[in-house]
Amino acid sequence: MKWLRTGPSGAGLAGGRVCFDELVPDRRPALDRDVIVRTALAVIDRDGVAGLTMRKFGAELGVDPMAVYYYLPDKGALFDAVVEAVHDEVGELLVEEGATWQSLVWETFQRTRRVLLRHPHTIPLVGTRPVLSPRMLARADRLIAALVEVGLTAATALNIVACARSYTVGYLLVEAGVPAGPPVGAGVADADVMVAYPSLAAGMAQGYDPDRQFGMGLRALLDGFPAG
Amino acid sequence: MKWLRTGPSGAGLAGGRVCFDELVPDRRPALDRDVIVRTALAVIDRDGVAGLTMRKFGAELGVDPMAVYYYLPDKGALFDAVVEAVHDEVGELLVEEGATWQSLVWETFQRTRRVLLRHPHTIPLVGTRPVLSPRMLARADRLIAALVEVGLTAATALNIVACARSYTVGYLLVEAGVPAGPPVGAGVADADVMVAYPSLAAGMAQGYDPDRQFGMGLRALLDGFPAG
DNA sequence: ACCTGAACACCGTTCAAGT
DNA sequence: ACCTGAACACCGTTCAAGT
Repeated sequence: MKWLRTGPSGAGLAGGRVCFDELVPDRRPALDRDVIVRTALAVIDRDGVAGLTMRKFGAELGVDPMAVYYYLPDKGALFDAVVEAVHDEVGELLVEEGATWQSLVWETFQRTRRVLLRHPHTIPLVGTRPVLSPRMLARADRLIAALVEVGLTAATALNIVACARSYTVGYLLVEAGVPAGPPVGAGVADADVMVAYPSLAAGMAQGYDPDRQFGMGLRALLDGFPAG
Repeated sequence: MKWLRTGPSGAGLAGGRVCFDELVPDRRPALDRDVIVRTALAVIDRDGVAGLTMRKFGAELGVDPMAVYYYLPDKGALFDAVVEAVHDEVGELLVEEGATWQSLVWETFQRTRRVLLRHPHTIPLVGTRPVLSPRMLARADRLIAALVEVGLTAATALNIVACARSYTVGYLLVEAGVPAGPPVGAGVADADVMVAYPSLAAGMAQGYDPDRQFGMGLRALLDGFPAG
């Protein structure tokens, strides 16, 4: 399986800029949309989404907090850019000989999950901010095209991808979700759980293997789809 | 199909209270945990999650903003309580003659979706705040028990429920997700979309029916599960 | 073109006080 | 027991100004 990294990393940032102040012609911008976004991702990885405030973020960049607003309209746009950066990291599948639609969808979302688990704090953002940028749409378009190439109709392909994406994001949300606050009744000891919630306890007796469980659900989704 | 409303609504709030000030013995609290939570849900339904600030919320309740803190430790706890209230509204399935594990899981999450679509602004909350309160755990426990009754092992039941829940929440998130801000490249006309993203456009040509698509995915998940 | 700094209109929460 | 009010330590963003 080969993966293609899409997105801008590495591009941009070169080339001589025209500077308005002609007396100091080679002063360069301290900032850059790309470093802003990458730094934001790093901060979120470290401190969580709530840990990224525009003021602290400015300090992190070594710049006045308001400088960021020259490149992005507001905090929401920064979050959207971070989501897009994470999706760029997932990249794109290269179709190989013998690929089936099942193998393509399977690999796509297995990889999506693995990448998102490396950025767990971005998962609520990814689940919550559907970004419809040209790069995102183009990637979706090529995935659909690949699935059509191996035999699906475009409508079915879209259907399956939408469902598999929903499942993956939903699964990641609960997987990465730190149980919010200590709510009513937290701190129940394991032994107590067994008598209070016997069926739940019985179901968890074998332990919980998130990789396996995720795979079973994704497999079931593909096997059950009335497509092939 | 019969549904049981679980949760506290209707209980509480009666009974004579003991008042510390014995000279004015029948003064009653202006507030109540239950009215706080119900009001919060109503405000979120109307104004969205960001529209609920503790200060405006106090005004809505006709009370000093800080009064709420007597009943709940912080805003996060308020959100958790709202999530629980929504789950109470979903209620619980009564097992009928001839039920199969497929029919039970199907009905449970179809109903979950219908209820959450009546409170679309709470969906990010539900997806993002896994509440593990006794009521939630008890409901999960009884669902597992019901599935065991119709033939599943507890482990398989838990597995399937976890996957179906992930799928449902993930699906609702994109369904209710207002595309964040006008990101790069928004405002592309339909005709342009067709040439820029031909496969995507072909897939959407028949139109998009969220009910049908959700049902297909859930059905596939159930049909594909190696359980029966 | 790119960045700064002050200012505006908010936040959630602590804490001492009132009744 | 239940609620108030002032105060603290923050926010995101606008806008005029600097270079």
